[in-house]
Amino acid sequence: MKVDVIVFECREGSLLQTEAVVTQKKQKVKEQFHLFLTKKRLKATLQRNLILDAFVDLDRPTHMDELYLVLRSKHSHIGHATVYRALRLFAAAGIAREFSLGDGLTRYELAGHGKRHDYLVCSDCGTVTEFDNSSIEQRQLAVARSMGFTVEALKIELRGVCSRCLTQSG
Amino acid sequence: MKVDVIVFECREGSLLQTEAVVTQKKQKVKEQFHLFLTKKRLKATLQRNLILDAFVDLDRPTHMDELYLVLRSKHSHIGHATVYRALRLFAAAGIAREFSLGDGLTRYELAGHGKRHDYLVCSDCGTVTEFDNSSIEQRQLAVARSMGFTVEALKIELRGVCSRCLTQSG
DNA sequence: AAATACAATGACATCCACTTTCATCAAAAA
DNA sequence: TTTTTGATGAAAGTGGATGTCATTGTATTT
Ligand SMILES: [Mn+2]
Ligand SMILES: [Mn+2]
Ligand SMILES: [Zn+2]
Ligand SMILES: [Zn+2]
Repeated sequence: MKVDVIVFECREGSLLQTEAVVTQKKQKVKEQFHLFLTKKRLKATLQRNLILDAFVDLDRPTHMDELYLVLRSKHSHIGHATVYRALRLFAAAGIAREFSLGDGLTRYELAGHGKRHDYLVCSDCGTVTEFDNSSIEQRQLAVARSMGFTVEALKIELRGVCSRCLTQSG
Repeated sequence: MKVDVIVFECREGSLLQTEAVVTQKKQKVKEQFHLFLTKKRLKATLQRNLILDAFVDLDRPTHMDELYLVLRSKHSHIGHATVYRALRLFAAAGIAREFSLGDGLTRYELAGHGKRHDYLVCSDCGTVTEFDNSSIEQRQLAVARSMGFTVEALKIELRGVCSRCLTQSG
């Protein structure tokens, strides 16, 4: 059987992004957040700005503890409850998306790339990388439809060893 | 671009299984478990047998609390710690596979169907249905390879509304 | 600028799924 | 049957996440 397929559309995150693009994206996200704060009569605090900076600067899926460590190392006294609350707030503001992998941690990533979320999770170093391949989605939807299932969100989670860990151990 | 693909291979779990097949599978699993117990010098207790029966009878991905409720309604007097321990033991014995969906619960399913695990999760009733489509795997592996990632396990998680919930609400 | 209103912070307590502890029980061995 | 040793279950503990509340900080009003 032969069918039309779309050539893989992979993106490798920050590797393909220029300094200028990153700075611009960061500025846009911060504007969106402050617009949200104003609209909801919430307050722009030092902590929220620091946490948002750390989150956007990292530029990959992360979780509370990772941000907490970054923040404590560079700046000073931020409570962990504040980081938890800030991340939930980012999700409420629509600038972050909350998701989960098998471990007990609640993860967040910058939002705004649709209902399809495809992750490569390194079982060695734990790093989460996103990829994007729209041709797989068609198959997923077809299978679901054949079972009478109406799909709202699609997630792929591939576990293995990332290129960095492969070269280090081999 | 044209490529070879394999026609969808969907299975709908127990719907396609006869009474005899189910009974035979159950017997095989119980034998495998008792072989494991003997080999490891562990003990075959009433509780472990009851929990294994409930697990195999249910014949779909489940978690501790669901089994606990079934067991308490029919037999009573089983501790929840015992159910947790039994499920971990089933996984150690190779008759169950432990996995996780976004909620905080640790889930288990009968093992022995490879490293690819594809789930339909109903956001309405919470029911988890498995499907199996090998053609998607090729794409996943190709994407991973293009990013220098060595895949060990593949998981697809589609959230939406199952056919039962669709007909009930529509 | 100062006062006022009220959201945010952070130390601490609580929640929840899950695990561990330990006195007691029971399955397998002797 | 007696002994050995793993299993059970009630209760305590664990860890990530959230709630509480006195205090602090932000933004608005005067
Ligand atoms: Mn995503
Ligand atoms: Mn599976
Ligand atoms: Zn790695
Ligand atoms: Zn449903």
